[in-house]
Amino acid sequence: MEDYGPYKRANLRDVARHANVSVATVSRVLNKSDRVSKATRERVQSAIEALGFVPSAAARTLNSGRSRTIGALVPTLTHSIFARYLDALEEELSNQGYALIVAVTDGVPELEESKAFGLLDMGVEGLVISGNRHTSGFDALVERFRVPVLITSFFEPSARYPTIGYDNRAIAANAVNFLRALGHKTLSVIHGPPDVNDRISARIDAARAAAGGLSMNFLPTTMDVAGGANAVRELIASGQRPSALLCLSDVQALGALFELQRQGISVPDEISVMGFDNLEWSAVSEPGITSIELPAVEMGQKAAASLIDWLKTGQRASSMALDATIIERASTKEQN
Amino acid sequence: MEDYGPYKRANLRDVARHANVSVATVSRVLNKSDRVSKATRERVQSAIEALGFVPSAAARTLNSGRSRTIGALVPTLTHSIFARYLDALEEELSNQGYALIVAVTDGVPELEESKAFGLLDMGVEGLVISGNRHTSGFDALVERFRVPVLITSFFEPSARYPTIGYDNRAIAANAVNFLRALGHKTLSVIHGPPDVNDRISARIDAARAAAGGLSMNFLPTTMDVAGGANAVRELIASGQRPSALLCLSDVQALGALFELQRQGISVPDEISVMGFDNLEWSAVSEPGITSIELPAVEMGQKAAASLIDWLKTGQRASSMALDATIIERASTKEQN
DNA sequence: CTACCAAATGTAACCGGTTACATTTTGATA
DNA sequence: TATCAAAATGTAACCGGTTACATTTGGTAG
Repeated sequence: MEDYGPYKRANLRDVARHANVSVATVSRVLNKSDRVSKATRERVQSAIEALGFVPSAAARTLNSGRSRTIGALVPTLTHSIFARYLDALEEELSNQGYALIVAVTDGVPELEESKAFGLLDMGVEGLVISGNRHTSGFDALVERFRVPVLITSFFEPSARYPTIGYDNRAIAANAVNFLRALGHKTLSVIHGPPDVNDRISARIDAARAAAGGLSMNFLPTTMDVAGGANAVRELIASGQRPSALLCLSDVQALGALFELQRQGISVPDEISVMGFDNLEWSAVSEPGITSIELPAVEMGQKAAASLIDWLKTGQRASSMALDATIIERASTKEQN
Repeated sequence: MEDYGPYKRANLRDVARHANVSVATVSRVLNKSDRVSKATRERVQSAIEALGFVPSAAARTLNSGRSRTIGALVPTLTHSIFARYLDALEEELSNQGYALIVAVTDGVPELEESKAFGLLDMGVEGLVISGNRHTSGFDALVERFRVPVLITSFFEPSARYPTIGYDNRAIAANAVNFLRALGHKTLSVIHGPPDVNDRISARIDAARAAAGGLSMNFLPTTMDVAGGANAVRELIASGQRPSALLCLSDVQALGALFELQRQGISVPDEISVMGFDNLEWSAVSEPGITSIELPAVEMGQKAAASLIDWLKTGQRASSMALDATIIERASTKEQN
């Protein structure tokens, strides 16, 4: 390991020569396929051992035409919802003998296109993408490479590619209805930048559409804990006091909770707070945050399974809707 | 995209035939290297266009011997410290034309070995690994594939492979000394399972070694928000009341903070709380959590740069220590 | 002892690019 | 118009495996 430097890896022909057999025989030993006599097999094995032979992935890929890699494009890794999803995706792919190449797009469609090109150029057999805002160049790329593409994080059967995810619109509407059912009349919605992420904009639109009868206002902010805190600070500073706060992400809900606490406003007595994503701390915070459990792990598994199936059978995968569940905790209460 | 099914991708010879030139000429056009007459170049370009030609990554890799991929092994993706690190690693590698293949080991050395094999077998040119507990099989693997390996997350110049990271021992000692300097005499240390992760065990050992004069006890728990909360619950239930709590991870500090709050114990007036990792919420929580900033992003960048340099020059990378800084916030205060 | 079949092994083409070297074309100069 | 270097293009080997097909070997039945 010290200096692994200039050194020529032994190849199959070297092994063959060393073992006094033909390349075909060595290949057969490697693929434990055909019958090779025990004596020969052992001779080959020891030649492999002696030369430290390691088969070349590229050569194998070249004539099988299969690279056994899948590319994933995600906006970021630092959101635990994506991390959980990727974790599951990787695990399932790995079980099936595929490796996962990850590329981060920062939610920028142009970056997505160029990273997608990089992945395809690298020879991935398929792509899994979070988000649905693509450049036309991206579509052209897919067209050209003729590779299966799966979209995750939202469900939309009419999309250009099969989608596996939850119905962000329905879920956001459910959340609004949940608060309405509790008797809330004035609602502030804290959300991240809608132009970066179509999941976010779907949630916003649906919340707005479900507003019927409620007084609802929207507070755009950044997609992090500090964002939630800032939004609340501005809200309170502006003198408004909604009876409930709907945060379209739990990170923001956490920040909101902290800020309300800092301002001495009691949750849920004075304001109810509801989050989205059911991140791990939401169950443990004081008070626990009512949230919506998104099946990130299931999504990763399903995506992996669908894509591999697509590759195996050549049959386009079909879209799949996953259920989300409202988890009621202490941060919301009835209002009358 | 509908049925991308049975379809033979055009290859370089097809293009050559279609454009009435030789394969060498096509290759030259592709690599924009040598001079090709404008007329010919255009003819080739349009043949490429017409046939939807896409060069094969495998073939290119085969004769260049370079796959342009790097493998990363991490215990998990769901810890934001790893996510930040990977994010940076990916970005830097991508800038240099390398793709990142991620494999998750769950902190299990045997899994690490088998995933490492998978990556090497896939043809990665180098490995970046978080953690330092390897099987001997892993070392043998590296020996055999003769591939550069870099260890991150801790600094240890005498390790078998170059390490890039922070000195967990020194940092933990600093944390203890910081609390001692504030006048704390009784200290409880909340930490994750030491057997899964050598960074954790290094921190524990160093804290213990730095205890001199302090009354210190250790509370093992799980590595998540709930773990911090549970540890505090048990601590308080057992009737102990240290003046300060050192959590060897911010996720645990957050859980501890919530639980203390739930129990009506004021931070920092009754108990000071100190964390580790400076996660994003630590600045925003109420009170803000005193923590230690670990340079995860810098670590990712440095690791990428070192590895690529190693690949380019053939010169083994050297270990590198990164600085960590204590960020003092409202969760700790002087004790007398 | 020969014929014959199965098992074992070998030969060579092929996957799809790159590239050293050979050959042809172009165009400028004498 | 002959000459020659530079530019353009072509030929074929090579990277390291896999595999269809050919050949050799071994054992058994006739």
